[in-house]
Amino acid sequence: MRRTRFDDAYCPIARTTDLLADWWTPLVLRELFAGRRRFEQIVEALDISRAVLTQRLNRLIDEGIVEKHQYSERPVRWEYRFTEKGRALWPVLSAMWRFGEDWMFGEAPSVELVDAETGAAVRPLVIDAETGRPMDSFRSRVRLSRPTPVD
Amino acid sequence: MRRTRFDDAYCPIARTTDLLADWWTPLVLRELFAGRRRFEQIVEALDISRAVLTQRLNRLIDEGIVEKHQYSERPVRWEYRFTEKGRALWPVLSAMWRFGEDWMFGEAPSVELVDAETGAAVRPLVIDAETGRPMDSFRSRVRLSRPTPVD
DNA sequence: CCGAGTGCGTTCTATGAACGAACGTAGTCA
DNA sequence: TGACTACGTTCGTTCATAGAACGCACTCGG
Repeated sequence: MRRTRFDDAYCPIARTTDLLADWWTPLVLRELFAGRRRFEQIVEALDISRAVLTQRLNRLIDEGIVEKHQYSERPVRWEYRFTEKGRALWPVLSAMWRFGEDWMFGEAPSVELVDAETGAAVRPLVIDAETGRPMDSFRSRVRLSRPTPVD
Repeated sequence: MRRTRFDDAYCPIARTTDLLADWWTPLVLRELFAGRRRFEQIVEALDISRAVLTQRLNRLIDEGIVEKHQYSERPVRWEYRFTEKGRALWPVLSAMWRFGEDWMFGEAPSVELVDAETGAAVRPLVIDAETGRPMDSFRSRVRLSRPTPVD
């Protein structure tokens, strides 16, 4: 069966899930954030099936996350660049990085987040912009304002 | 073919992806964060296949995200509660909520994040804990310190 | 004591999706 | 001319998902 789509749900978490909570997509985004913009670079870095990468990139294009940009006339060559919307996913990937770093490792991970200029380590933290307090599942919660399931 | 596993990757994003970037898992977590702790409640709220919910909850138990807690002797009844590690996923879900809210909606979403006590709206923001600056894909980036692909 | 209801899964079948390898294509370079 | 590069597409096998039906232990009302 085809999987259930969440892209029309009335919940931001559901729509974001529909977009990036599938196999490979977050890692494709990681590669793009790491500066790899070409198809073959990503295939090589991730050891991903070309068919799957094609499908994922097309999905990201359809959603307005990346766009195809021609960087060579002859031969015709394209690279994939983030749109503004795509760059807005960086905080989400960052939060995933932080969780993984804090809870999924004993040893030190080999993928780090660093300041682009100084090279200093960066530690993502999710706060409430109103109060400045770190997000805490005891202090904040999901409220469903419509009775709709999923949505 | 079975899908490629990322749980032994040396990248925090990859390990977190392995954990929650699959179909349904983020929505199951959303329901748990919204206060639904029982199997039947989640089935009803999400309209999810029982088989899939069973598989997802068992995975979350194996990973130490939730634990099964008996709340009734006769009849034997269980509910699913977050561990400390599970509550640490709240910032990740929050960041997903914020992205969805900012970029995936024209109208207002029906799922909101509120302060548990005051009921005031909460706006998650991902910052660098060192500098206090919002995470920005121009100012920070992924650095791969080992040559390993994926990992 | 019987039959319906509840809560929580398991089993079953079909249909998709993912994987990996091979193939195609358009151009470059020696 | 033949090898190589960068990007995909096609194909067959295997796995996951959806949805419905079934199972089971217990409770409750009559």
